[in-house]
Amino acid sequence: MTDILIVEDDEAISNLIYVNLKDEGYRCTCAYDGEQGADYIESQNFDLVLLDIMLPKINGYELLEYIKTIKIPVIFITAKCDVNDRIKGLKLGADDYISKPFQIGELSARIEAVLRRYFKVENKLVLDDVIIQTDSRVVLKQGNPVCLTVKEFDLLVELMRNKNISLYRDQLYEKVWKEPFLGETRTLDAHIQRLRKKLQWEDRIKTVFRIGYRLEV
Amino acid sequence: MTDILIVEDDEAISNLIYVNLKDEGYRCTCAYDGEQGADYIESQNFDLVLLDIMLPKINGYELLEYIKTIKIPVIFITAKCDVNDRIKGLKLGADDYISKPFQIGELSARIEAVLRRYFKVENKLVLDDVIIQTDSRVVLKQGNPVCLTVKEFDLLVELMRNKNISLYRDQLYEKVWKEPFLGETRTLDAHIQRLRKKLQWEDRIKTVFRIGYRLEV
DNA sequence: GTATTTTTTTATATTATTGTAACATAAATT
DNA sequence: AATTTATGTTACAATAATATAAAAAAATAC
Repeated sequence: MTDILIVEDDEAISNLIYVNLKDEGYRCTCAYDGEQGADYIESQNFDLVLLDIMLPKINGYELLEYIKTIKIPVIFITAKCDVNDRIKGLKLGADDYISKPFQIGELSARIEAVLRRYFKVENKLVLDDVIIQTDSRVVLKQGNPVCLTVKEFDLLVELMRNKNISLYRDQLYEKVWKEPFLGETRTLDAHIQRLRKKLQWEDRIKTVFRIGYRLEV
Repeated sequence: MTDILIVEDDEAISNLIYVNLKDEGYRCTCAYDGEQGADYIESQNFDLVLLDIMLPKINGYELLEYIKTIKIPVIFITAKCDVNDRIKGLKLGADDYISKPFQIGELSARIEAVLRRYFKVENKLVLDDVIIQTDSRVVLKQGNPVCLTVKEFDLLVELMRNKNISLYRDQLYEKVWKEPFLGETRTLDAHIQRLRKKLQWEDRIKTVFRIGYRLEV
């Protein structure tokens, strides 16, 4: 769940954003001045801050400086159409800006873009002679395509994104199968075996006894 | 993928351009002085250069002269509104100019225009003995015309433009049919079969089970 | 208005994936 | 060493997904 902090003193705008982003599946918190915004940021982890410039108590620029020290992406909301304002914001480290009045659609597009940029999912995964293109779902071993099924592919990506990390059986299963792990079947094992065989990774994919599996580099 | 080099010393502006162009699907590189710009140009192929005039080390005019020798289109970015400056730039071979401050929308419109002028969209698609002329909608196999219907042709072009990429069933359908994919019919399958048959591409056009199709090279 | 071509749909066949059962093996515990 | 618990392995069946052919519908040409 993505947490967004909305720092905006105009209640109408704040509400509008809140309602719309909530509908799109974000969890939102509203702060109505800079001080309150700072308080929230200290007490809770957010994934993104929407920040108005003109704010009571602490203004947007000041708050921005503080936020950037803790590395949360920020989208500036500015009423001013002046290019200088935008530049000032970007100079201070904002990741994007949007000018009032704006379309909600535009805002959510920018939010998505910034989040993608920040927590950017790596598209190309490589480990010795195996290359994975996550977008085109192609797996190459020594340059030759390897034919993986959907489940095998998803499982492989999950392992590759967590090289050298022991993944718990249940968590791994739930991530790939997107359903609760009941743990009385050999489904996960079977898929691990198939992966090992197809990639000849019998000793790359380690079993961590009583825990799960680990892709060892 | 279109590569754009941004040569601009003001980091805020550079970032602003970078972020926006990236969102529009361009791959961007930033250089912060003329020398760095020249280095990049030497080491990598770009499709377009955005070039500020006032630059440290090597100024824009000098760099422009160098760029024009290797025939990359250039759009000048100038802070000065002076007509003489623009004329000087255009005389030296710039393809367009834009004055600061500018709207991002204006910049991207100019970029598109210049690129259109320079590289008209790829008209000829080739894969082993099959040649496609997208403008005349002619398909040749071993030099002999193959008779494709509209839908077949559009589908083929879509596959050819995405060689080696697994295209999702729904996305592929929506791109070619330009309507939402409801997924209860075998329309797409039927067309894939006819394409396979007509081009004898039974094993070129791969089925990616539970995903879609891929034209494998 | 009829003929022809193209496209979509329907019905059925075929195929691929995936989960599971059943048993084997390995590791930990007693 | 025996027992318990966890994972490996294999084959197979259920299911879901795709292929195929032929009919129906829609679009276009005559």
